Amino acid sequence: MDKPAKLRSWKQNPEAVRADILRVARAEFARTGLSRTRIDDIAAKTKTSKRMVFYYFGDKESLYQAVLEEAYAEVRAGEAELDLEDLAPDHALRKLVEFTFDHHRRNPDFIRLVMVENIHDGSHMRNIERLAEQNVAAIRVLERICEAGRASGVFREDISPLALHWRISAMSFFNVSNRATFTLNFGDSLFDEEGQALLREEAARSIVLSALKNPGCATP
Amino acid sequence: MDKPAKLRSWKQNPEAVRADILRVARAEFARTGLSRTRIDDIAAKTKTSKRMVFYYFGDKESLYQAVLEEAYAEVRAGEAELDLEDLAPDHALRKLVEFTFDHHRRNPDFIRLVMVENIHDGSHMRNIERLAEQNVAAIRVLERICEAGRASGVFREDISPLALHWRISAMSFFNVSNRATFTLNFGDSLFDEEGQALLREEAARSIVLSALKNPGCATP
DNA sequence: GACCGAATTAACCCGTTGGTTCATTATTGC
DNA sequence: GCAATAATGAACCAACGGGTTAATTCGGTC
Repeated sequence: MDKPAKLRSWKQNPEAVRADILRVARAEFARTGLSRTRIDDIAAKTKTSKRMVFYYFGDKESLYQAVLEEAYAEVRAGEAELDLEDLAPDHALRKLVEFTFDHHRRNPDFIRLVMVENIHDGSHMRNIERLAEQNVAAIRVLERICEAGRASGVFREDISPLALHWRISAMSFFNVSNRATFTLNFGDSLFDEEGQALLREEAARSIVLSALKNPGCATP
Repeated sequence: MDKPAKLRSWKQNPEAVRADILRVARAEFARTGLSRTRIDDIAAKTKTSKRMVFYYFGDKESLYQAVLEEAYAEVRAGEAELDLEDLAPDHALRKLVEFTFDHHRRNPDFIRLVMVENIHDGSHMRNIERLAEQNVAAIRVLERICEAGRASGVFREDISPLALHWRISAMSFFNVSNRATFTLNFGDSLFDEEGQALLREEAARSIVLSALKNPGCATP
């Protein structure tokens, strides 16, 4: 069994160095994308040197991929903490939308990494292992909600969990990803606390409404 | 008065050269972003030379900005062609969503330029003149629809045209911008013709529903 | 047909930056 | 304590790529 990293040495501490590099690299890649990010800049903000970056991660692309992978796992783990088990389907759906909206806002670096990755046509994400299985879990949650909603006669029969997820993601993601251009085009009134509360509420409301069989009855 | 460019010369033709560079540059910048795009690559795909790119546009960033500006104007002009004047408010809104959804799909290069620009925090867009006034027009359309909808008692009183626009944009934009990562995470079933038709329909339906005062009455 | 400025070409420059070399120090297993 | 190995530091390198220099051609004008 390994000793805890902290006790191994007061000077050499590979895991900590690795984690330190990853932490800095994530911030930098999120800030300036893959090609504009300089390894020298990353190294400078690290407790260690440029030499070590290559020593631990091989090359720039591998470092970027490690960052992407770690960020993905971390964010997905955060999502798993949401508990909707004992809520009525419409309330569960609403809570899921609100949580997703907030969760995206809380993780702008992750959003930016995904933006960068989309510019690259997902070419680095392609190599990440166990991606599909991680994401199936996200859909499972919605499937259960939809199932319960249909069973109780509240939701439409032809509702698609994947399409629902797509819409929830679209609004939550866009809210963070396109803030810059949206603000330049239309002002920043939607991005103060009041504006964000409005968008969050409208997003939740429209998603729940669209899932209901008889939208007039409930009061979402 | 200028002679038509075509007749001026068989060899020298500045306007055409300029337009040629812009055309190629737009495709390249959209494909690989600002920093990964090589001026040499642009030049190679042009009828002219690298030197000419700098001759006409000064430097790389100015070229990128010219591309962004032209693409923006072009896309906004395309939007202006939509005519919703003599439709009932709910039908007008539905048609607007469907049009926006299709319009984004038809202009993936523009979407990618906006993605790139958001990665850059909109720093190049900031210098584009007459941006605000161009975009106010987009909101005006929605404002008129909302106004008519409220007047006829079909729409909610507290509806926000800007928040509505935000949601329409979110779905239309995300559908193109995040296709790569969404596909890797959840498969491509939403991106064939059938899947896209579903998303388009659900987007329109949920937007219209959310605008209605009494969602149960109409059949959106 | 000489002249001018705009348009064009080929060759070059040089700072930036991802990645390396080589030597040195710390740690671990025996 | 002693090899073997892992971790680190300083200086270095080569190519990539944005931008330039300087010399040339073209088209219109008087």
